[in-house]
Amino acid sequence: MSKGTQTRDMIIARSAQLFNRQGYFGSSLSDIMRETGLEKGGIYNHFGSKEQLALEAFDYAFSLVQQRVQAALKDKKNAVDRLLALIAVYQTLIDDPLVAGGCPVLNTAVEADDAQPALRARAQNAMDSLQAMLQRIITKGIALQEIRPEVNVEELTTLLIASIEGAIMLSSLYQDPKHIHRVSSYLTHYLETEVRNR
Amino acid sequence: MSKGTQTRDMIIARSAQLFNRQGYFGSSLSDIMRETGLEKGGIYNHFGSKEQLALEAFDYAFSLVQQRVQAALKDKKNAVDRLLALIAVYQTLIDDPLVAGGCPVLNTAVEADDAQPALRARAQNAMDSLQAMLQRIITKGIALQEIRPEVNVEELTTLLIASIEGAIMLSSLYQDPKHIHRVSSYLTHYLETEVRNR
Amino acid sequence: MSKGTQTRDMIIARSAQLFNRQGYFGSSLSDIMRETGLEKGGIYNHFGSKEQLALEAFDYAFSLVQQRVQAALKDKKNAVDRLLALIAVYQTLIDDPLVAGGCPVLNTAVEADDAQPALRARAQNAMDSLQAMLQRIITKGIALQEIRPEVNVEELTTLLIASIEGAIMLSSLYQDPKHIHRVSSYLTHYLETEVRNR
Amino acid sequence: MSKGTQTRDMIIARSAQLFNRQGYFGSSLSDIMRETGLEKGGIYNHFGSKEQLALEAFDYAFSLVQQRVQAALKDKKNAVDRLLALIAVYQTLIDDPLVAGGCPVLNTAVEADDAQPALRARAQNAMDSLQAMLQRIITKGIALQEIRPEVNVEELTTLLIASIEGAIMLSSLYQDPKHIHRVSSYLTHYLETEVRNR
DNA sequence: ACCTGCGGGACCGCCCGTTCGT
DNA sequence: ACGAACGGGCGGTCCCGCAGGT
Repeated sequence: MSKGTQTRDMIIARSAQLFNRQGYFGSSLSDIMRETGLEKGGIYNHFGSKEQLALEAFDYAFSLVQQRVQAALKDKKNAVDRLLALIAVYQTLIDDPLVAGGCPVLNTAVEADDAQPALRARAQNAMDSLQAMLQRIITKGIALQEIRPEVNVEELTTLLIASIEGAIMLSSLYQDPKHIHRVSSYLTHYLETEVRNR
Repeated sequence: MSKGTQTRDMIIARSAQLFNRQGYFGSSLSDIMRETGLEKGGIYNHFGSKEQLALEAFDYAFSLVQQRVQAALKDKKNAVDRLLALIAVYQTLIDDPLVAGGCPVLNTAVEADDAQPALRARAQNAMDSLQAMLQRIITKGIALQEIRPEVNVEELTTLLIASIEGAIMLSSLYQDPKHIHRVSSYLTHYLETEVRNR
Repeated sequence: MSKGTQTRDMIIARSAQLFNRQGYFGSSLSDIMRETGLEKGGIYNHFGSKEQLALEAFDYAFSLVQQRVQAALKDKKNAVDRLLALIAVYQTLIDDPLVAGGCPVLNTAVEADDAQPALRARAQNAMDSLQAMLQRIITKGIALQEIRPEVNVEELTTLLIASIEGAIMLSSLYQDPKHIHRVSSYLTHYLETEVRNR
Repeated sequence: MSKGTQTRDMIIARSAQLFNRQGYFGSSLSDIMRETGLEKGGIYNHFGSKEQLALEAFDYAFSLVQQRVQAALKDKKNAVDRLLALIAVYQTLIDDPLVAGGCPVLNTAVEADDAQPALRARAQNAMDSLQAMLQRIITKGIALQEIRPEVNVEELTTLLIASIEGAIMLSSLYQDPKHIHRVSSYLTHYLETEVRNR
């Protein structure tokens, strides 16, 4: 791996932390310079604009989450177990953060308004893939009779994502993991008693 | 009401819209000037800084939500009915927005990091009062045997807030109310079947 | 006249000198700040961009030349005398400069390439009005039999402008007025012997 | 010819086009990179600075003009015919450009102010050799009785250069060759009727 | 009492010309 | 000949104070 690529990756990794903590607007190039130890020219050798860097940093942050999810799902076969593992992963985003500042998708979704269409599209894509994964697990679980047939796939998908993301927001706001723990606890109980086919 | 107070209120109302749509960092004084039709001096007559204006604008935006909640709860006596009414109000934040841009508490909670302690404190206070209201309704509902005694007050409170705010985020991200509708539908069913005492 | 307008005019006057000496690209905002004694914010209160300032500065510089021309033509009735007066005025642009750096129209015409369409259009307009003035004088002179009927209006117009502007370029390049004096001398002799109707 | 020398010459040739079209300030190293297909390092291998490249590019551009002049004068013996040939060559700078963007000497003379002494000196040298050539032709023509003895050598030299350069400026400004054609037409007639000894 | 508009100055994102190790 | 890094300068915008006018 070349020196340049190493530097480039370092910039992305450090910036991703910054953007997730302070937001895209809230992070200046000076912040990025300080965090990376590079001068402006050194950064602009690798990225044509701050926005391009932001897009790549978001992709990187989301990919970190995805990797942790993949690892957690690897040895889980049962659909409900897979959902529980996914919930657990999101809980670790607070308890043992990959990227400080909460969930990158949530943060970006809230910050990216109509004036940041590229960033918003990135957040939508990330959310799309998250939703698709959940729907796949649930649908397959129904087919395999691991999940009760009367479960509404889309409603459950949305409930899981919404309640988890909302809980992450609460725990970030109060800097207290109890909110994500409570929601995790509720969802776990719900999945076991109302969703799992026994 | 004096001319000055009128102007001041107008600035707050217009800025609240701006801040909720574009965020605190994303809204410049020039934006506020354009939106209010005033010059910079005119704005700084009423507010010592952009931050002070932001704080008051947040309070205003949250008070609008609170008012709508109060109005919806006014003629509801039963605890579960009150919870359902509250859910319905938050649904209208998307369907019929008081302030464009989603939920001000959510937006502010996500944007306000450690570098914006004042704004963060405002968001926490708002969230505190929301939680307190829910806990009061639920606790009273249990006492009056409108709500089942085994319901965990804090868990239900957090679930309701988290799932609603998360759903608002989803609907804002996709500009599609279906997410808040799905969550609203789930929560309604849940409250009726698992929470309400029959 | 308000304070702001005074400042605005001062910026234009000082910038016009700068642009005429160093060109549009060659003059930075720092140069303008030094020359005007204002900070950037003070300058940008009056002009939305450096380009807008450049356009107004060019108009100002050209208007100074125009005024001197008008003053010189005021008491000249005969067409040839008017042409001679105009030549004399352009000679004074070197001997007693209104704006240091030669002829603003020449400078702008040479600097403004396809990438500066607005500036180029300004230079064309200025040149248009100069050509139109000359053609008017000559045409009227022919009609009044002050100028020989066989004179080719367009050719004489172009010759006068081209040779004067070219001579200004030479005198600027060498910082020596002899070139404009030589051309002035030639043109004077030519107008008296070949153009004036006797 | 070595690879390095080839590259070096290519850089000069491409840069000369660029500088003549956009000026020295108006052409950035990025422009030169794009035009040459080289990276910055590749350019700085051959030239110690942008200014040094500019000087060599100017010399190159002027040498192209000189070559065309030499070729046109080669088979002309009579002094007036030589002057006419020279006028024709400058006309072709517009009609059939060697280097897009007009006359390099004119462009450089106008752009190079006191802050660019080296470039200005180059332009002066070029103009010196042009003047010297004209004076040589005229003086020799007088001696050989091809040109009338009463012709003022310096005045004619300056007139020819000034009017031609001025006309090139006009034709460049309007992107219309008619101005150089008119002046060429005038000068031709003038040389035949007032200068040539019959 | 209220608002305007001017001016300040720090900072923004970005591009410049340059150097140097490979 | 490249490409990484530099560091300062670019044009431009930011938020803010203050004098002045109505």
